[in-house]
Amino acid sequence: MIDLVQLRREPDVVKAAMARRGVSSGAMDAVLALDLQHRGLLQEAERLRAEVKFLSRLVGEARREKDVATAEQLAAKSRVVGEEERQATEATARVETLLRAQLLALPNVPSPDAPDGVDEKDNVELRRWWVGMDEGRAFPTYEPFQRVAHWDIGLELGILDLETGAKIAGSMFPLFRGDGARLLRALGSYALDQHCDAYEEIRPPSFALTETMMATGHLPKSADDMYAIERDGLWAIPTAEVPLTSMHRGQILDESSLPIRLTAQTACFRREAGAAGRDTRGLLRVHEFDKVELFAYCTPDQAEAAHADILRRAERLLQALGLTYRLLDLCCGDLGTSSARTIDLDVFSPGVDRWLEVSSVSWFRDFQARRANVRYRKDDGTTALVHTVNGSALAWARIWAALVETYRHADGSVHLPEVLAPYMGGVATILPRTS
RNA sequence: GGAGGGAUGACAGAGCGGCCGAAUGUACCGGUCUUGAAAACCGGCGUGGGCUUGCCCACCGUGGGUUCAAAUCCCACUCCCUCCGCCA
Repeated sequence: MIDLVQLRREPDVVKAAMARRGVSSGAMDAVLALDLQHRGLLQEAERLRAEVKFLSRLVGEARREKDVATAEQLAAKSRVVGEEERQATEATARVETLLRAQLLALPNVPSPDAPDGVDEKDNVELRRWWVGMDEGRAFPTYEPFQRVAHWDIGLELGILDLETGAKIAGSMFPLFRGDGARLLRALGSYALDQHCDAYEEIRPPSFALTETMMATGHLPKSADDMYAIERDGLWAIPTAEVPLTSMHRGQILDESSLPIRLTAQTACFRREAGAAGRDTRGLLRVHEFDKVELFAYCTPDQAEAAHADILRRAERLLQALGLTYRLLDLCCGDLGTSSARTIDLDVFSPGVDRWLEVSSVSWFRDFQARRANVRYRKDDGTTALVHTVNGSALAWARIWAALVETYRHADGSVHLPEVLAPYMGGVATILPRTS
């Protein structure tokens, strides 16, 4: 949620910034008009309520002095004022509901650093990395045997069974098996072990209440993108960001406890409504995938460093896995609802010959904290909203795809990166199944 | 799923229609005393909102209701504890 007080104070500044992400000033004018109306009604309602309280006190005093006539007279008057008060309060609540709904629908104000642009075509590539780049080696040329799509490799090696996944839960629910399943487990364990030096490991619930989804900004906007369990009022989480943001919801944190850094691996569920058809083969886009998330609650001063640390850790993992990747600075038009600034990491997957998004490292400023009401107490005793930052490190389904394609050899086997060896129980190469 | 008990400030815990944003204790902050500390004593000590910055309003698990007036009475729900049932 954006800062209403700021919008009130400097509407032109906020409108200009929001225009960069394609939000018309009309939406904000509507909010400002409702705000003005709301405050007018609120004053009236509070004035009436104060009067009721005052009269009620007098009723009590009259009763105590056994002055029944005066008490009755005052009570009657209070009844009349009370009726006015009830109507004024109802009117105030109606406007407040409208105001809040419009405010919740507004996306975050983009950071001045975020590049201009209207969609993904305008994202700015910051840099690329590949094995040997530092020694001056050119961008890799991939061999013909690496130009095989992961769904074919998966079938050939018996490590990815999309057909059976579809039989169980429908298409885009992958089923990994054998060393393929183990590889997935290895990736998650390796990453968590890398992060737990500075980030507390969390295993949160996979489902969340509506208010939890509101806190991150996934609701009300993205209801169609998520799985809902209506009977129980629950939503399947699309990312660990959801539960982690609500861990300290409604709390006032000690400044000395910040930054609070958390990491969690969870299943992530996405309906991907409207995405059927293109770009959905194999593991390119799936309804359920595992992902390790890095998250931090911090002061505004700490946010930049916290954001940079998450980005650094995601990059370090990609480098350790020896995968080619690029960094994209998302333009204002392509920014997620809640984000002020986002850097995407795309891994290059040679078999499908395309860049796959495997991480999104975002800085939300106080947008989520305002929704989730997470504050911290400063030295001078005052409170302020925290900043939240998070990023994936990493989303494993697509990493899995890029890995088996990148590390496929001429004989069809897949040689795994060294760092995974301790997690693969000695399996360094995945061979075609003979049995 | 069934029966019973509970939810009040950082914590413990009183209040059970009006003078209650809330006693008391602990913790915390400031002061007096002291060479210093402890003890003792004194003072302070929740969050948010509105505007005429001094006042007003809201919040005692959540939502509704009764009443001139609700932390207090009534209803529903949520969560926690105990017991039974079921179950990894």
